[in-house]
Amino acid sequence: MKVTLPDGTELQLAEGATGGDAALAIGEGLARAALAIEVNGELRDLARPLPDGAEISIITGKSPEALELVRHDTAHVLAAAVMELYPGVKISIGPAIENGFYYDFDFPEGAEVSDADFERIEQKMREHVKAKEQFTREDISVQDAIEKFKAEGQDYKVELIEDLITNEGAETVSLYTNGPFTDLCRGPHATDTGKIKAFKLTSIAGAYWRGDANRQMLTRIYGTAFLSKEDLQQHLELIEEAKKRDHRRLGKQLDLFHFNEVSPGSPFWHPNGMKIWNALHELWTEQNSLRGYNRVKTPILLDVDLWKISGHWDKYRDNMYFTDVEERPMGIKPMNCPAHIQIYKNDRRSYRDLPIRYSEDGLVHRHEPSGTLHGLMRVRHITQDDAHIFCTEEQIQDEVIQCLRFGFYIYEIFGFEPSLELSTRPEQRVGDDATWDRAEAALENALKAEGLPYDLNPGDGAFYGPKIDLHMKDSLGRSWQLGTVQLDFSMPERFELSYTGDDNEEHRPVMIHRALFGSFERFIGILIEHYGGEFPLWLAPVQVRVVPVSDKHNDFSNQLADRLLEAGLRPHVDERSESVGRKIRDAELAKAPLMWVVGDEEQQTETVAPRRRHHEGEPERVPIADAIEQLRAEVAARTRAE
RNA sequence: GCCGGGAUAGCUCAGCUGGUAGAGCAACCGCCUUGUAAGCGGUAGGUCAGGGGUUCGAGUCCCCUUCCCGGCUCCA
Repeated sequence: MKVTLPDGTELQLAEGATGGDAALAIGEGLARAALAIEVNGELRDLARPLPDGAEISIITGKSPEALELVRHDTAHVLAAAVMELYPGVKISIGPAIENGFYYDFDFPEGAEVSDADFERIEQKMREHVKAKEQFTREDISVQDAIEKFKAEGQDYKVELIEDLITNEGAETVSLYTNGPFTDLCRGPHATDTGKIKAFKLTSIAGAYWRGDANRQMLTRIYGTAFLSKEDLQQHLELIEEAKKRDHRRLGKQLDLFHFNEVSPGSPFWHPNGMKIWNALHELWTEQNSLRGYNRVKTPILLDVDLWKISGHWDKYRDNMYFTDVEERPMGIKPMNCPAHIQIYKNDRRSYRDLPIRYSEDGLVHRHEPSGTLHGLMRVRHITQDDAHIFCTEEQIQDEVIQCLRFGFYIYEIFGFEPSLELSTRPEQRVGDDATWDRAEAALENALKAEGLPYDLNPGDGAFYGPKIDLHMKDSLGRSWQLGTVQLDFSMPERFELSYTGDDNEEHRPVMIHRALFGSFERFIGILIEHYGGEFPLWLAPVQVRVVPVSDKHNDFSNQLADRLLEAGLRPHVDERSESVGRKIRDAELAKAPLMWVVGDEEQQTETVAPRRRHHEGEPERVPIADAIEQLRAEVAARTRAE
């Protein structure tokens, strides 16, 4: 028989030859480096026989698939070690994931496992790696497999196999054995555990079986693995660096905000943080008015009946805050839409008025479960850059496109490259299927018309309509939803909204819910991590640190600061009786974008020598007026880079 | 909300198997008057998250509560 190599050459092999034989036939070095093989585009074990005429490609450590393969191998080694150390443990699943792998265990009663146990687990794992245990595959009938795992008390495996039978009509399943450990597994695996060159257990956490909060809570052990010790080391250092960008850490360090037990999940914004907020708010005001949005302001407390009409009472009352006002039950708004609807309904509307676009920096409160709070990213006190567009069905696509373009305009300012998700009808929803069909199609058409790549998220829409979300990742790779464009045929129905058409008949408008920052809180959180605290001039809390050479230059420095203030800039004068070196250092640590060191020379010549953040050596001197004008221009342009 | 871990001075952290709390930085007070990343000396600062228990004795051991961290579930 023969097979074809990636470069098109053909290779003659004996009947029944395996991937390993093929690798050896090409070269001894390759055979040693080989981890697995791609056969007609499918990743397989080296030990499996090749079909005649197959197109093959040997997978080595250099292949992009290698890491995933070895991480999956390591997950099996972890399970092997845990089964030896904790007799009676039940195993469930253990896949490779981005940056590593995990394995979920159900530990026996009384076995308390924490990261303190990692060392002995890793020790055990190292024994298996050192032993270079072969991964061997065996295909057996589902009946035999069920019997085997039942006998071993591995209930989770039994359930997995039963699901394979019902969902895929499986008749056989594959088992992989390395050393004393056998697992139900699709494969493929590398030849042996010796291919794992570097690994580390990283964390431990609870995880529901099958991701279902109503089912058993398992113990998930996370780890990572690499093909060399250097790669592992580099990865760990990268994580350490990323932690330094954490907005919670920088928020404290730069004195932007703090969190307080007196109101969990609600940031206390400090003056420095508010400078950023204000700069952002200015952008928001400016662009919303340029784009035909009209700003409104609505109450935070609204009659409970309103939330019953909107459907929020039914779906979210456990996550809402309520209070009584003179015995009248009121709800604190978790969304602004029913309030904006009141403004729409306060007058008769004509088709000539549409689209009507209301915007509000609306403060909403949601009782987010305690375990989900996360710095500025997930708060209970949320300031949305909210907007609601009331329009005709014909106007939908154009309005959605305009929202998306507006979003990309904003994100471009920060150099954000968001990923897009289209989320469709959830199980628990309002409105009929025909309406959902139209709504989903409208959003999809808008995305396609704009040529935007997106991921589909079936079932993840809002209860009143489908949505397009803009996501960004934080410094540790966690994805957060920022902007959102949501289509809603339901609220107009529930609140009986109407407009008079050109036919003099009453028609139902459509609503678009839209936020681009998402919330000021989360957006600033992402901003902090994106810039690592080194904000561009237009966002920096302090834009110019004025550093007097000695105390006798304090007056002149304050005069300069006044001129900066008058120009609408944010200066700070360091009046301490410290050395220049010290004041420069502290300005650097405060991540100020600019420093002006001023002494006799500046005072006499009416010049300054603006020193950029991280600048080395002495900077150029320019006339004061020019320096200020240049800063004003840079702020006005919202220049991104230094 | 669930599982696991944590909480010591303003900040970052040390405090062995229980014997009455410590460093660096910051702060404050002096001196120095400084030219592009840390000048020198001194002073003060803590119901060891809160509550209960074990013990002659608890920062340290046990229980409860709150908050935080890492995941999971959720996220209008």
